[in-house]
Amino acid sequence: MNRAEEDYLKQLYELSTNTQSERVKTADLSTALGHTAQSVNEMLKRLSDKNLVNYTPYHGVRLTKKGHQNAVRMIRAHRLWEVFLSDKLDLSWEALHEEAEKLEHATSEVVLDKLYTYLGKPKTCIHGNPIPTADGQVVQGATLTLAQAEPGDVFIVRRVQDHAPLLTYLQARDIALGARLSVVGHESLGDTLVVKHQNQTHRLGQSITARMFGDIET
Amino acid sequence: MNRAEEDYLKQLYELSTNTQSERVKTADLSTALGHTAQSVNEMLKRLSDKNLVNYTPYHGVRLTKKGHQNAVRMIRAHRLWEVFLSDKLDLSWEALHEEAEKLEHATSEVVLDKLYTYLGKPKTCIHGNPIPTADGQVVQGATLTLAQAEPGDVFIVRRVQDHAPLLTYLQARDIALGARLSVVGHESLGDTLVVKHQNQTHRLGQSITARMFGDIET
DNA sequence: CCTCTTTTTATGGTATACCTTAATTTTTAG
DNA sequence: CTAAAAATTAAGGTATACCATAAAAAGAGG
Ligand SMILES: [Mn+2]
Ligand SMILES: [Mn+2]
Ligand SMILES: [Mn+2]
Ligand SMILES: [Mn+2]
Repeated sequence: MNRAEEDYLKQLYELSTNTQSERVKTADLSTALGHTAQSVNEMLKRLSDKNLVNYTPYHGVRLTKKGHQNAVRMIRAHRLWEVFLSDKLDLSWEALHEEAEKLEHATSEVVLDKLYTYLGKPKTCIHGNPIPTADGQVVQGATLTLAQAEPGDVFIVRRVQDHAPLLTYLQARDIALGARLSVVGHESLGDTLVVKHQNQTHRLGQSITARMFGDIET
Repeated sequence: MNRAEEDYLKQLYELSTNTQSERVKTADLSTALGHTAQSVNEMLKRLSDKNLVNYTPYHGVRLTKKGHQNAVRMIRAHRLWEVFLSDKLDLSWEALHEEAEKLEHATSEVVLDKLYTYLGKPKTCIHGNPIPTADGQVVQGATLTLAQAEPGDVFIVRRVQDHAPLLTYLQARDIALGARLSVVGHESLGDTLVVKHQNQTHRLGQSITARMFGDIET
């Protein structure tokens, strides 16, 4: 396997986890990876030939057992490297993801296991996302999105998607894991959510609120 | 730059350092990388177009300033990762090299600098080879090879080339850095060097003795 | 059932990085 | 000076991984 294939599997896993559906639409993969539908189709056929995905034209793709295992391994590598880069090298929150994106493809099973032990068997990455165990178990993190919060709620940030622009955005506004956001209300016919955090008011769009997960304070 | 190009530059640097000559012969690159002369020629033309090497057909290749800088950066990355893998993850001596071979291509400048500090600014890798500084300075290691030692000499191993089969060979025979080898004599018309180490006699060929560097005990 | 939209396929193209076989050119050594 | 050896170039191929443009097929809604 190479970087392109590994990134496809990882992206497939993430899309099917995020949308909570087994089958992923080619168009969504296309958007997520930034490749044309044509390129995605070509790659899916190759992945299908290698028995990494189950591709039924017009009905979406699904990871096979083998594809799933590989996807989970990549995610494990990615998140472990993020922990290393943050805990040991003190790399900034937004830089982490891009670096891990490269390192994840250059890591053997042995190194991964040793790294896991060395880091103290962490359970989540720096963005709050669960680190799969060596045997592929993944603990489900928070599933409630900020987009689902209602005016009056206090939303506690538990995990955010590894999306570079999102990380930069949050970092700049001091919104980290554990942040308490008071939901003030909606604007722009519901497209925008207005929240307060540390005496600051933020207007957050769907591409932000749908990527942040947490709990409503009770 | 990508992995192929980076490996060419690194190999060029190593060949010109090992042979102590500016210009590297295409045939030697071909052997070192395990590619055909044709492929090497094609790549050298590409590297030349990118101003990374200075290639004069029939007269060898030389790294340009830009090529040299990149080569040294790769070597720095390689050796720092080796230190990390050994010191922090406790990876075995022979496994180090192969893992670092992958990681070196997935490391940004920032990570490299942080890693360097984190590891305590090491001066050499686990095989005794010098780690270039961030500004490209390389301290010259031992240059006397075991092949040059004479019967009666006691040779102290200071550094060995990062050559997977060599590392495996030495590891299996407990010959590590600092080992004291008593040179007993020559065999096979000088092709083989006979040495004693910890009550064991070893018959070492050119591909081993020319890759081990150290001092003669005085 | 039919149209519209989405998805897929068909073609042809690019760049990288390898390969083989066979000239051709240059160097080198006698 | 010349023949042999070494190095390079030529020509054609493979696989990967992307692209664009256009046609065809399938699904979805009314
Ligand atoms: Mn990646
Ligand atoms: Mn993360
Ligand atoms: Mn390498
Ligand atoms: Mn080394």
